[in-house]
Amino acid sequence: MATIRQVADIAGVSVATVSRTLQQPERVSPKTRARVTSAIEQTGYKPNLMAVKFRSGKTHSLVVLVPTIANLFFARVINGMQEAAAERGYSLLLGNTQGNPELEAEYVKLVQTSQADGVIQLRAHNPFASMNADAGALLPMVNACEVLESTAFPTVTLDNQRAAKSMTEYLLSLGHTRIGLIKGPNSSPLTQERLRGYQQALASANIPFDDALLFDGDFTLQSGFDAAKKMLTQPDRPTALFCENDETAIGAMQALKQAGLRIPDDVSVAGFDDIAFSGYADPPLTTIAQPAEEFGHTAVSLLVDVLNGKIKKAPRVIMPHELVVRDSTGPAPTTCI
Amino acid sequence: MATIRQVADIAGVSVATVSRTLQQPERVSPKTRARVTSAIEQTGYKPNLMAVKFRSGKTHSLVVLVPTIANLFFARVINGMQEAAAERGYSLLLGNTQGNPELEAEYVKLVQTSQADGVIQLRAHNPFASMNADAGALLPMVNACEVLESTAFPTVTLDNQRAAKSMTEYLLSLGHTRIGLIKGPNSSPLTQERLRGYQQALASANIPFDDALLFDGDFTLQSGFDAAKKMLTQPDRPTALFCENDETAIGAMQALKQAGLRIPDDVSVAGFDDIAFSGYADPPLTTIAQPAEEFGHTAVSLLVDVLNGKIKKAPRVIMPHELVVRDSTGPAPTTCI
DNA sequence: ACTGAAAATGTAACGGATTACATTTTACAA
DNA sequence: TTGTAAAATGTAATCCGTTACATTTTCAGT
Repeated sequence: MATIRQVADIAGVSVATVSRTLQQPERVSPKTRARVTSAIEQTGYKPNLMAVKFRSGKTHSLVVLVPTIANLFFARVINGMQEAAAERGYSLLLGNTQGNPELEAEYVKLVQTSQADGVIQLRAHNPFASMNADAGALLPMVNACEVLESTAFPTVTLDNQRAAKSMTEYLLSLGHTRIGLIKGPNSSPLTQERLRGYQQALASANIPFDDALLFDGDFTLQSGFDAAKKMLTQPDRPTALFCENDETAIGAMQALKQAGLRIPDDVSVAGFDDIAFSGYADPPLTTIAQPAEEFGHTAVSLLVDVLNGKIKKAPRVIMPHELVVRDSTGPAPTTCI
Repeated sequence: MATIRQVADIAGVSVATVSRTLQQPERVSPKTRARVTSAIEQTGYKPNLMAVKFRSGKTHSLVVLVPTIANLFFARVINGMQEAAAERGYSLLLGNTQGNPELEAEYVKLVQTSQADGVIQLRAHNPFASMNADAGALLPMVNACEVLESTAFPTVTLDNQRAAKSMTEYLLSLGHTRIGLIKGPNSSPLTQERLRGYQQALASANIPFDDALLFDGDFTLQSGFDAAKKMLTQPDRPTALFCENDETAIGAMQALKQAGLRIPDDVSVAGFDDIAFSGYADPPLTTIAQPAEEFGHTAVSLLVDVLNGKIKKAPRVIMPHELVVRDSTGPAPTTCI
């Protein structure tokens, strides 16, 4: 690969002139500029951006910490980040953490070792275990999607509590009074927020909270399937099932259908996220739509602002959500089965 | 951030000693080593890896060109790459190309500008348009999943033709003679290979090929839905539908069910990829399973070998596939509807 | 205590691009 | 033609860690 020096030699100028031809062409006379340009073409010279980055101290790379990209909601968010990053001249370094704090720390180290400018966290598994207390405070990081109450970082999130509340209210409005909830992993703040929304809605409707209606899940299809199976073995089975994400809901529907139940006639099922598959589920899934790509855009935009020192206080951006009613929810059956 | 020189000053040694303490501790006396280590801790010194990479000329980053990560098969492949890359000390730079050759070229440029060591392409959209002819031949690149016959790059792929053939044979063995095929994008070599396998199986069974049975798709849920709708308007409708990926199949099933058809009683549907959702579709989808994570592992492993000069000839690794029979396929109906 | 080899440590060049500052060239006015 | 400011170009320092080579220290053997 040609270097700036070779180009300079061929053009018969100094390296400074070559650099200026590229950076501020108006500062170079047209004649020289032509010679340099020709030399650049001749050699196929491309500036070694490692050198540029090294010298400038800016890598223009952002680390994205994500538990797994085999999750369609995250995939959409990352697509959004990708777009926004590309627009701003940044690349994305993908850090699949599998929820493993050690791997997380490994990726955070990329920033500490000047290999990346900042970090975006998609799931706040345990953000503080992953970094030295001292470095933590200064780390250029934003939290997206899942947010610990305590973080001092800019965040972009949903009002998960309100969203879960409105879904629960919707189910209540259909006449359901026993509403099962399939949770996400308990370690996730998001799970707690959605649970709180669910409880709030029940409380407002004066329906006592029954924790026999709570089922553990981990946002996977399988866990939804398992949770629904478990639910079916219980006496006084719920007439509606609110799942904290769509994968879980789709897994649950499968288990319910296998058991011979009709959706929504016998049981209503609702999800959260509105992934593409939800519209093609059988029946199409009622869910909460989130602007996933926008999450990505906003997160990148916030982080870049932090990097450019445009942000003093850590803002908290709340993205809008929308209740998408499809066919998986319906009026509560008049007689309990 | 502390530099090696600051550490050296604090420890009262030269920068070389600090470097050696980190790289080859046995070459430094225990006493000095202790002083240096303490200075490192004191300052929280971490080597600036941009400097290291710049000097070594190795970035230990790999670019992954992927049309979209919102595709579960790709997501699994990328997860696999991630693992393999991490094991070998590499990071992944995600390049979402949206099938856009310009964006593709943009990412390939990362290698040409020494920001990445190599490229893995997941969809051979048009690999040669994206790079200068001269640079192309030397580019450290591997092709995964989709492969142009002509490439001179190491590849890891499936025998798509054989896989499609065996799926078609399986459908034939169920008594289907009119088998529809929902294709992927025509630009994709993979589409052609699978089509060829389909044709081959028909030919072996002495069934004339009818291109009214071919439907265009683009690997999305929506395109499967649309293709199936279109199919339904045709006279002499097929009794089986082979879709070139699972998303398409799931979309198609939705359209068929909406039209009142029962699967597999009225129409059999088969997919390709075996994404997680396929097992939870209604009915669970018959498909071809691919070792997605292994694709990722192998691709990274090949690329790293190329980078280390361990590979002379471009190998072509064929991964195994498996016919997964579930409930979406069954015997051909005796009377056509 | 002295020699010599081995061990420990230091010095400085290097990688490629940028840029402050220095120098040369150009162009125009007097 | 000369002087001068502006424009063009060049020189060399800089970013930070690595490492070949140079120098100093240590220590066993005598």
